[in-house]
Amino acid sequence: MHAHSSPRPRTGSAVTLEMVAARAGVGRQTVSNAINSPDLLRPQTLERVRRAIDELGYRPHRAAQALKTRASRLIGYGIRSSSTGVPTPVLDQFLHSLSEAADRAGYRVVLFAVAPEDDGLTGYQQLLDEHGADGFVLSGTDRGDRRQGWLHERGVPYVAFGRTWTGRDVGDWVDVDGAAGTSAAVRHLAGLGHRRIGFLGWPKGSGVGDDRARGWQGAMRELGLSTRGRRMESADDPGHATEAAERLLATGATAVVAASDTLALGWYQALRRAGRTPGPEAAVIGFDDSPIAPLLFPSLSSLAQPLDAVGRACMQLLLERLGDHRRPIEHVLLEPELVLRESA
Amino acid sequence: MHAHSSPRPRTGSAVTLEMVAARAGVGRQTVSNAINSPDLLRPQTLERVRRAIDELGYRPHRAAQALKTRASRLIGYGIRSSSTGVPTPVLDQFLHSLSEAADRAGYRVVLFAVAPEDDGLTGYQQLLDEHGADGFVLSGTDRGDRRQGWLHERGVPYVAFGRTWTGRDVGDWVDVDGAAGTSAAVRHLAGLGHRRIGFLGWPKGSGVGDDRARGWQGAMRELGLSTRGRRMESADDPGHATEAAERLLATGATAVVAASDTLALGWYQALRRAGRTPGPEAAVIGFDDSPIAPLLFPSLSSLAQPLDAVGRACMQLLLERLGDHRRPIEHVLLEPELVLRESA
DNA sequence: ACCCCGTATTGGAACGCTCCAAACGTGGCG
DNA sequence: CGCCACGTTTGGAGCGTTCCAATACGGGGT
Repeated sequence: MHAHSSPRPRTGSAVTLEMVAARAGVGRQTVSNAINSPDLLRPQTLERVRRAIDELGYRPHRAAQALKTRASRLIGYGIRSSSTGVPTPVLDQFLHSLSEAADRAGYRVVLFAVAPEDDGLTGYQQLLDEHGADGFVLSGTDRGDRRQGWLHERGVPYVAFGRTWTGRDVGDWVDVDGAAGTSAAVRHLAGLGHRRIGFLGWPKGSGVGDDRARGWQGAMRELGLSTRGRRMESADDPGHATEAAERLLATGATAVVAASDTLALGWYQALRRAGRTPGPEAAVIGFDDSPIAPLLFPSLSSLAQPLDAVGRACMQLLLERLGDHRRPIEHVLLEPELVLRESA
Repeated sequence: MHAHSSPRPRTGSAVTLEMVAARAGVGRQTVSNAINSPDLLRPQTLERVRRAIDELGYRPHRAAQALKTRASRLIGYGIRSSSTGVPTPVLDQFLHSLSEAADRAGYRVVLFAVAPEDDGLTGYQQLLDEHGADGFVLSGTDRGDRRQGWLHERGVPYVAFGRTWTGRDVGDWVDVDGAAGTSAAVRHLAGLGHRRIGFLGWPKGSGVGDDRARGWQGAMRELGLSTRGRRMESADDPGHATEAAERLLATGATAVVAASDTLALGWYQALRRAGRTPGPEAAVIGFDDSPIAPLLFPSLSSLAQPLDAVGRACMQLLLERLGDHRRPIEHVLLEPELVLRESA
């Protein structure tokens, strides 16, 4: 006998523990236990409570939980202004995988804007005070970044996407192994028969850039190839990159590994000026696999950062630390993937 | 006489209303009023309470507020998986400006992952139930999008970035005026002396694409220029775009407005095959001003979506609706900015 | 001097949840 | 037969805030 009343869970209403308890004919706390410590209940009771929960479409109210337990199940992410020139690393995919991993664990990612001039510490403070954020995910961590130390002092769990390159790391991080990437690129080019493989990088001093240069250099050495005069530096813009690429071309390089897709574009342009075009005779592999890579003529081979995996790993590390504040610091280094297209 | 105790606000601690009240020598509620209805207090009392708040670094605990007032000051944003081919529109800048605007108003943006197959309605439901989200920001709204209707039925405030193109709009939205953009592009090209200005667009049927086509057509008509045979359609990938561009070139077009930067790239490639290069004789203006635009040779003029303004407008509309659920539906249409570079 | 009223301020109660200590069987054991 | 122990279940208390009704305080009118 189907009643007229809708069988599906009532939506949007505020179903409370008490209502579920009444429906299941048990006490308030029993329902709470059914959710948080099911093993405390007699199987029969558990079943009854579970049915009531489903029928009413009950979902615990996080604010009430947070108030009592002092755990908000909120993870903060300070989103920097990208209008300061350099666009933040391909943020959306990272944020998506971060969110997804968080959701699966019953957490949520909360954004807050961080002004570029400000260290953004006040933003972190605010989220901590007002929402009682359980932890933070950082990205775009520089050498001089004060955030790590600040959070560490206060015993706030966090995980960084990116190393600090300061040697002494005070917290967990996940990063992409740039050296492994450029190293793989060199080996691939060598396998194609190239011997004079150059490197187009940023000026020394940036952790990320130096790391990528190191991978190139290491692989060249292992293969017994000379690196002398094969490394050129340039700021990350097409103009400078073109000049640097021309210098590299002048040394007789037949292939190049670039620290970024933008720099790789310099190689394209240098070749064009010389009436040539990227390909088997003048190969190039970029870094980051930005959206432009497949659009170029010829399309650009590039090292893709495994942003999905990075997001998942960040969240996993963070959740583990939330579970145990004094577990040993952990690092995760993920290898970029060499996406082969026409340019190499 | 400076005591040894630090003068700066204690950080990370849990300062409560009660503590502030004790410090200021007033009742609990008076402190609450000092924050929420300052005009109720005697100026002198207000001043005293304010000092206490500053000294202790007090910040209201949102979870407690939410529990009592049923307003979480949380705005949900369902972030879709971008791995489904089409990358979501330049998300990071939008999210940043959204966050910033929200923060300024005392709100925060909460992310949740939306699986591509799923309509993501469960995600919205969850955030509503568990966190009592006050409203939502949607983006990537399609014609068949069920989210608007779903939210509307439940009386949940929301604002969409993007029109539904279904004629009957049930809620607020903010969008970029594609027609105004392409129209401005045409006028600019005409000002440069071009008469045979083509349009490189997507197949008819997509709201966004048709809108951009309409702008081109309208401006052409106003200028007394013929559009016959000047409109070519292509999927949004370089291969197809090149073919379409070649057809356009064959009609004798000297300039083209493209519905996307990817399509504009087709023009580059078509010219290259003909041994030519974009410029005064073969101008092109793209759409979206993607990061590739300044990197191309020659650099690509393009219509930039004012994402900062869009984010701000979204939040403003949403906040206004939060303030008054039954205010009339409002739409905001923002003009893209023509960013001129070498290609036109 | 007294009462009344508006302004300023106050503490109890409640939001929905979990911690805690206590209550409730129920069966084994002395 | 009574008592204790253990496995389950229960309601009170309180997290920090705001709503609400009540109180305290003055100052004017009578």
